[in-house]
Amino acid sequence: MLPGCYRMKQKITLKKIAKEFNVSISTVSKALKDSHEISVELKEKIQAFARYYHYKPNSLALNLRNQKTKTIGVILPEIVHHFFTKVITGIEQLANEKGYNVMICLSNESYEKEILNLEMLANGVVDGIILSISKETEERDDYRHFTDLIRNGIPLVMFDRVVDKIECNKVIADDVGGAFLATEHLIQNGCSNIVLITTPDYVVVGNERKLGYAKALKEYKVPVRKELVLKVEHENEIESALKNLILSSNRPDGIFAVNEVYAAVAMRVCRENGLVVPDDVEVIGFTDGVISEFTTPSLTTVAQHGRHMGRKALELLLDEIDSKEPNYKYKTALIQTDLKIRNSTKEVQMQN
Amino acid sequence: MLPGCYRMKQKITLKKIAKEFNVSISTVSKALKDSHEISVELKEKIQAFARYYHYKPNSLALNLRNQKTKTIGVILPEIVHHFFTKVITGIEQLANEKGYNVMICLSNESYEKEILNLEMLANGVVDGIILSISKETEERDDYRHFTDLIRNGIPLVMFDRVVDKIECNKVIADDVGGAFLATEHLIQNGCSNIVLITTPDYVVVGNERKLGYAKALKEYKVPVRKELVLKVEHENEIESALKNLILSSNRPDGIFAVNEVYAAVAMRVCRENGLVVPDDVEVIGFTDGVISEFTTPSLTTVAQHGRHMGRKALELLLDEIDSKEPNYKYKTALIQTDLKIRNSTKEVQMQN
DNA sequence: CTGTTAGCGCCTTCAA
DNA sequence: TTGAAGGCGCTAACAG
Repeated sequence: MLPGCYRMKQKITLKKIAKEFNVSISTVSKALKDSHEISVELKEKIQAFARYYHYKPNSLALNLRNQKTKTIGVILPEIVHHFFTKVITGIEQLANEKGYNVMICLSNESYEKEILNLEMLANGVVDGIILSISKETEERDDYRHFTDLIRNGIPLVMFDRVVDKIECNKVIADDVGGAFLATEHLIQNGCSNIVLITTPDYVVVGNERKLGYAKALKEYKVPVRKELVLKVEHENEIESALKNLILSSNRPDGIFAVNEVYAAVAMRVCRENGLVVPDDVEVIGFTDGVISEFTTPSLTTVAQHGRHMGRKALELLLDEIDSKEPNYKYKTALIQTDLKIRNSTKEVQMQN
Repeated sequence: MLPGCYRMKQKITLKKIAKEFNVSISTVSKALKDSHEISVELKEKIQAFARYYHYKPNSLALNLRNQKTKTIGVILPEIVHHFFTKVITGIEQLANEKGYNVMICLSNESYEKEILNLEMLANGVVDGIILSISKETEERDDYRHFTDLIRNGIPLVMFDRVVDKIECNKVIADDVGGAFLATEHLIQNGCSNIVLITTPDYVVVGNERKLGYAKALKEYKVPVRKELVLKVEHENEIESALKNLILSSNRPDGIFAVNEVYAAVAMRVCRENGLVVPDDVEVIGFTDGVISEFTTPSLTTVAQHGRHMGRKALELLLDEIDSKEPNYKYKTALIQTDLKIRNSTKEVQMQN
């Protein structure tokens, strides 16, 4: 036998089966597909043999022949992030139901790496791509790699962080609506000095959430105070900024943060400065995260439904892949957000 | 031109280039590899042309020809878990440096799905596999799918949750050592009634951590009290069990939990029953998670260094893939764990 | 009913 | 210096 045979079972191919039965390769191929062109007798023998040796068509050969891989690529800015893992879970779930594999790449928020990932995947490796753009790309505002991809005929779905000017399927959370809900809740609980802790301007989702905040203030005729809007790049900038506000004459009685960590840090800063949450100041975060449940008090948040977003993204992608339409119409799915009330706001509805 | 051309750029192949220059495909192939067999003149023309049209060899064809894909598969029990995302980050990082792609599959802790994933990946899709086995597989204690895989010559590296009897490369955290450190720390801080909150027996890492706990007690001659060992399947079982202990005559003054959530819940239960952490009772968790930083007080934990584990796992895998050795020797890498002291234990060394 | 041929895209002898 | 042939594994159209 072949060398190394005791260490490794050779994979069985059509060719080998053909040799075994002294028939042609195509006969075997047909037999295994239970073609009516082949005699029942021969089919049964071949099928039994194949089953016995666990014959499986070689994926690589099929990929080449069919020019598709039944694999979809997912490019994420990072993965150590509860929201993204939820999205992946959603994608994976549906992919599984549909017989697709999932290939995950991380851009690490880098423009360069995003391009590299894209090029790698575009080279026949996947049938379509789902992605959330990196911060650096948002900042550079340069999206040629996406238009190139689309021009090459590779289906692309953007989620969460999307680009308006790119024409493709999109899935976004209702950021404006969620932020509105949160701010509204604070207002209805009696807050009138509501701090917004958000990201720098180039981060689109941060801006959307700011819009919702502003909309709620306006709708409820709460005076807008510019100094209450804190734009921070990193959570360690929150402490000093927030402390100033707390020590000011007109101290905040509500805080809405555009993500979970900002909110958790804000709560800590409040506590360290003698404020009790939610009695003196109420706090709401925006997230799909896990921290919120374990802070003290547990944090009221706007839930994003990441898993749902993932499923929807893949649904749109498969829709496009399967579509033979000459002029396919792109869609943008808006995923509802809603308030998950915990103990950092006064209207306590659940214990823990 | 071809139909649909304005919608999609045709991909350029060796064949097309060959036609363009009226030479053979193999000439083009060689020219692009800068072979000395081809005239400088022709090479330059072909190379310029290829560059202009962004020629990239088709991955699918290369995969088939080389019988390898430069892709490695990762099978995880779940992904909504900080530790696993850290591991992925580590794998992805090194993969990137080495020019490999990463394909991620989730077993969702299911034996069946683990097998499905394995079969899918084994079919030529990846050059090797990194995996952490599902709980269900641990429970069933059935590992034939792994031995089959190995017999088929597909390199496999197990990490974190590994199986002793399977011969392959492994990466494990020093669970015993970490648990020892944690327990030792509690003892040195003066605790003598130390609760262990752990998982059911079939979970290997839980057992390992229990071993470390027992070892520390023994070494420091702290009397072992069986009733202090709480085995829970789910965190919601912690409340009643722990409450009983707290209300008993000999109440706990230390808690070591084998994961982050158990520890966070334990702290909450303590607080709700009038105990102050760390004054009345000190708590340590085991994890690589993110919750610990945001609990009140922040949680002292045993850090697992997931990213390091991921890197190491891939390192071993590539080592095996590249190895031509007739009798390759499997290794087991032990990744150090260490104590990250926060505020749930008395010996406060950092603020926050 | 079975086999031959061609092709997916690339690479690697070997021959001219 | 160039090209032809064969093969990776599979499928499908077309012959016999």
